[in-house]
Amino acid sequence: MPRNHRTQDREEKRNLIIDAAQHLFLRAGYEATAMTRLASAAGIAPNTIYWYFKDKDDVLIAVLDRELSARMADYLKQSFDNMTARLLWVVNQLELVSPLVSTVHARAQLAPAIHGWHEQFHRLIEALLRVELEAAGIPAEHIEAVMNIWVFTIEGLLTHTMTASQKQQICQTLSLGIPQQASA
Amino acid sequence: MPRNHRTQDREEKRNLIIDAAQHLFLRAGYEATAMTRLASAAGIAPNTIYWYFKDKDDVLIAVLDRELSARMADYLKQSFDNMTARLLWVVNQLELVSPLVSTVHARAQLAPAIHGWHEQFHRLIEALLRVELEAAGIPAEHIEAVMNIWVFTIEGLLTHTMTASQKQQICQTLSLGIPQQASA
DNA sequence: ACCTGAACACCGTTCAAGT
DNA sequence: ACCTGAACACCGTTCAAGT
Repeated sequence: MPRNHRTQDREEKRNLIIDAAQHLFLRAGYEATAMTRLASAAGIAPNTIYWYFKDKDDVLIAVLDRELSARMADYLKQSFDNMTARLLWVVNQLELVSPLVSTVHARAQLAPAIHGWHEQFHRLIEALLRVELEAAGIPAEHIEAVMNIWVFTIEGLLTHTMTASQKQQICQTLSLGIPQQASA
Repeated sequence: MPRNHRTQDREEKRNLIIDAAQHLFLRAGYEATAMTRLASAAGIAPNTIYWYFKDKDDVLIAVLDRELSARMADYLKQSFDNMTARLLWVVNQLELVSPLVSTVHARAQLAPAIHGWHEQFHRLIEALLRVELEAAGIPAEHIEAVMNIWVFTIEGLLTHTMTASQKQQICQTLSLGIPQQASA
């Protein structure tokens, strides 16, 4: 039982650091958040962070992983009337962490750990999306391309400021399918 | 004439720094390129850069502006058979500077100057795209949303590694219009 | 095992001084 | 006007030392 108690404490303290990191990363930005700033927000010495995390990128991954788990749990509980509603829900959820999207893309070029997380994240999103697109009757030979367009559009909605009505319009257009070119 | 000669020299030297910066930003990345490294590549003292540029972001903007002008000049010279060909050409051109796309998105959150450049860039791309979509017969009420989807897809193609056939598929699907849902 | 004060190497930028 | 050597404030991370 002492073993168990110890790891429990450790997990709790680790979570406190992740709390502080998430708050600061979202308000001030990842790069703009100094490790000393994060440490003082968590009430510890700067170097203590390195007993819980490998480096700064490892803290970011912890924030991302925890948030992803929570959002995934929420997602699986929902039921949606149509694809537009489903898409809008996902975008609105992800919007809470939208500042981190660009951060992940930028750091994935330099940090292999972030690169790996980003790839795994895409595999997850694409698997979920593929199921829905198949169910919606998209022909097999188009699934791959359509799925990519959806993913890119979700990312675009997150990385660019859009009004609610713009988001609505875009999600709807994507769900209905882009009209054929000058044929009708 | 001395006046002219002087500004000519200045412009030339400034361009040499931009050359070095573009090379390093694309190979090593913006953040990973130290000002000292850039200075030594350009054969000057680190602080000399600051006589030609306000700060590091200002160097980035100079690289972006120069490359954008060159690509725009190329674009206007081209003629395309269809939208797929046009889209593929643009993506392939932009791919040469694709590492900078994520950099711009990330820094736009922190640096107002980069934010401004990014917005102006989007206005330009969207104006060009709008003309083509109108000519292709997309109904007016869908133009805005379709345009955003195209822009987001272009950005997605640049920020994620894709095979040539994936790119081809995606550009084609986007040009033909996304198939209706389970109706036919 | 857990935590720290002090230090390290590095960064973008500035400043006083030169021509 | 143009350029520099030296310094500044700051950064992520490490290390020796404590409990």
